[in-house]
Amino acid sequence: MHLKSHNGTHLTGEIAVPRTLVERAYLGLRHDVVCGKLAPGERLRVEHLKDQYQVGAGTLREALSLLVSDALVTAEGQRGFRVAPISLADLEDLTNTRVMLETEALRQSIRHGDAHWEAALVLSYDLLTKTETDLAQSGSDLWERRNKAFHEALIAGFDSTWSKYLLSILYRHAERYRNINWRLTAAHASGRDVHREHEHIFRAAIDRQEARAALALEAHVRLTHDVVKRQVQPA
Amino acid sequence: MHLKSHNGTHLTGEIAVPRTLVERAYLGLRHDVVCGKLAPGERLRVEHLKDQYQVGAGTLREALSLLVSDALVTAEGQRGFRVAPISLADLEDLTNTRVMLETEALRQSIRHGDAHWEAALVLSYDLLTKTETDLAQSGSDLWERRNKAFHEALIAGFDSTWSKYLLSILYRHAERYRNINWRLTAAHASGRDVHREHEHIFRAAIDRQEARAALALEAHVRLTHDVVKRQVQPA
DNA sequence: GCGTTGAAAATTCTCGAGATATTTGAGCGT
DNA sequence: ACGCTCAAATATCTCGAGAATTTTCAACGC
Repeated sequence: MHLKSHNGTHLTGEIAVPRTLVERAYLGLRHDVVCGKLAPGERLRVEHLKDQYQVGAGTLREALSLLVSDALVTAEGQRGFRVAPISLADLEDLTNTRVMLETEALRQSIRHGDAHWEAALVLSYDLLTKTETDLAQSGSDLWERRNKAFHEALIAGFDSTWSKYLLSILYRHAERYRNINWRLTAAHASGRDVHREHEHIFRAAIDRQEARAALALEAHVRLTHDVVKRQVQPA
Repeated sequence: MHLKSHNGTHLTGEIAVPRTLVERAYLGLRHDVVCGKLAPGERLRVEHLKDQYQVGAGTLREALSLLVSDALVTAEGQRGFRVAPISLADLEDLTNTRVMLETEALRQSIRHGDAHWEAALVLSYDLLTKTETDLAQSGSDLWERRNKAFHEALIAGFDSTWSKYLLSILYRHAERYRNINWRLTAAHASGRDVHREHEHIFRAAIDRQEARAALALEAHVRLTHDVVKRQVQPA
């Protein structure tokens, strides 16, 4: 019996370690789209990018195709690929849809989560808290990864592969909106205390208060949209 | 000003008319997976399929990559592509997730739908009804297309591109479960009256009764799962 | 008989070049 | 100055062949 890691990409989209050039290019492109290095609406010329990512044209096209159904890249007929555009309306829609799915997932998770779920949640919360206090290594994307891990740990008690798959897509887009353009003024400059928001969600979840946890999560998710909206359309 | 149709594939996944061989192969493969011609779990050997669909190897790989994020095909490291597996647990999860999203979309649609939405809904309902009575052309997939059109018309009043995009993915999988294997005994052999179910949803929607319409839709969506479950695990 | 080894076969993965389509912009006429 | 035409340039789309990996299976030893 082989003990191979069995990358298991079915309905997760997550690739643990890239085994092919296509996967490496896919991860690289996705990262650059999410972090904003590749700007929304920007054309993705295969002939240019194949040198940047050091792969052949066909390989790069395949990686781009993987990103199309993630809705991070659009493909149009005979006119090549583009980074998916952004808009306030899209962010609003994204936020609403995510709230709908994620709050329900959290309620279910609280209802059915066992001791193991609770322990993992505490762990991910502590790791995130530690990262938030240590502002030293804020340069890396360590906080982003632990924030994602915390959100995943919240709904880990809900046994729904489909919900988690759809949420992983939505979360990635929300991540992109956080990183784009208005990042400078977004987070703490707007008087927002992200850590306190996380703390509220965390406490309510541990206390098994479904409704309160769901409301705290909803407020948390919606705040990103509100901050951006205030940026674009000052009251 | 050009009046080109502008295929607009962003967040819809729908390709009106295939403009490239990749798109044609993608549509062909997707159809064959959904209708069950390509069985769940079956290996998709590029060398074999490129002759079947009359395209080059690279082109076919690209089409398969587009299907991966639709979760209709899985790709594993250095071991090729496979048709996504099926299971009763997956169908149950799929059904629950779809109910959550689609009932909420229907409630919003009823709340905000205007006269144009109502007219389009009536039209799609009449077309579907007509197709259901004319059993002559049941051989084609005309009913499938009109059933899909009816479900889309129901939620067309809800202005959420993301919800519709996610639902289109879920609907396609539900469609596959309907077509696979147990199709012989599924629909009318189980004493199920699909037309009556549609009628209930339709009437409640036109009467603007959100809660009743949502419940009817939930019952409708869940019945496919229940029928299959009874097939697999007879009470 | 059973598990291991190792080479052959099959398949995936990758690349570069040619065919097809779109975009550009210079030239021309009004 | 404006708009149209058309050819050059640019980029996409497609294919077939070669390199790398996995799978198969026959031969061998215990």
